[in-house]
Amino acid sequence: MAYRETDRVRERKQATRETIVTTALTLVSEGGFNGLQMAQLARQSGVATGTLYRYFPSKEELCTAVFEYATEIEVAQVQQQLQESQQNIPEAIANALTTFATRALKAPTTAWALIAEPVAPEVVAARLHYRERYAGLFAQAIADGIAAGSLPEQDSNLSSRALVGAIAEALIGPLAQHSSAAPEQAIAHSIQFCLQAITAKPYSMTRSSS
Amino acid sequence: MAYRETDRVRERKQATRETIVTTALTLVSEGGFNGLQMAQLARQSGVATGTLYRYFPSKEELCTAVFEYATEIEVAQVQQQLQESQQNIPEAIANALTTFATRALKAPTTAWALIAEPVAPEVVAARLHYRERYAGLFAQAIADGIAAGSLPEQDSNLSSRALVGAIAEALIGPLAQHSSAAPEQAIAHSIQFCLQAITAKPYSMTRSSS
DNA sequence: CGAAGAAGTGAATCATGATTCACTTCTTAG
DNA sequence: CTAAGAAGTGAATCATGATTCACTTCTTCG
Repeated sequence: MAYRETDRVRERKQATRETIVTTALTLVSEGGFNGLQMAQLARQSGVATGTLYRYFPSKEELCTAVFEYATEIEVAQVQQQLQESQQNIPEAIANALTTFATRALKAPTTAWALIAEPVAPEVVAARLHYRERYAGLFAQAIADGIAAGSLPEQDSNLSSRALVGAIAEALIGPLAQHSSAAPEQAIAHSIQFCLQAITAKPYSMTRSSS
Repeated sequence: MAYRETDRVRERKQATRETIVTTALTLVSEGGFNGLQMAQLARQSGVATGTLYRYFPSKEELCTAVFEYATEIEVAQVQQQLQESQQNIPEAIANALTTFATRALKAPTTAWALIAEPVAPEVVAARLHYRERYAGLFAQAIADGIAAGSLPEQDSNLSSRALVGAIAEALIGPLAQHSSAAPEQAIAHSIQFCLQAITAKPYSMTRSSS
């Protein structure tokens, strides 16, 4: 034999792979996973379409890789915010939500792609994993808050989901469209909304009907 | 001339058009607008593909019609709930949210398609209109509640959006996936979450950081 | 160098699915 | 009943975009 993969080559391939993934993420942030086209991705990545297939067996697997990459970034951001201000749980949650919302606002299509775009089964599986991690992060914070006495008794898992959901979806309207007023204000309001929800005493209905 | 459209024909065409739209909605509820295929739709509607084009100039316009049709149904449901129990605004909102959530739970893909699926520009325009109506409905209810003294002072428009968003998105997780526990419980919790948010006194942070 | 073994290329091929259109089958009114 | 005017049909055509592959260009190492 006369050829054996060397470090230099390994690094170059690694770099190419990263270029492909990050470029793909840029495209996803414009048109979602369904809008991602292999030819365009290849062009913008500076490689030939065939090369994409040297790195990923199919578009589906490429999408999964992009999904996981983007996901790691988002989760890390939120996790970092939650770890700061451990002393004041509500504040920590507020900061994490702000981070989450701000990032979503800046890249609404990306947020949507990660959260709800209908994609191939394989990618959905990755999303499931991602949501679990996310929910877990907030659930832990809420549980800590309850233990520390800074939050009232509640189902931390359900509140956690509602929290993320409230912020995520509540933002879609204000930004995706006419984005007339200041999105900043919308964020602040949504967070206020969430804090009230998790810090308030349960609301009891006078009477209920189905 | 020897042919002039008569009532009988007009009615039949009307019926066919409705069949196409309702059938299309069924398909959308399975795979979203992107999953809608003209050939399949024609087959299930009992007409030829060419016929679809006698009724709609393009798939895009067909989708818009489907969107508006589905939208009317959803808005009407929520509106009805809000009009009952005018006396007790929080309860009315809770009921409306329950309706919204329950329906979304039963048809998650439809809900997603109406709310966030990336679709053609024309359809997006219809969605914008729809969201406005929706938000307006809740905003009015909240404003009424403030006026009646049953809700504290707040920006009814922003709360309205957060409300719908919290329910809509918070539900996606629990149902789209492992749907382990009772989705009923998730709904109840989310609504409780929302009621606390709009009925509670604003939460004030000890100190804030960016 | 030179051969072996990859990695890279991009035009050609395939698959999918929207749209068209020449033709057939009603409907209507005289 | 018949001609005019639609409505309905579905195979053929087009457009789009993923995937393949025969070929070219590195890389490595004896």
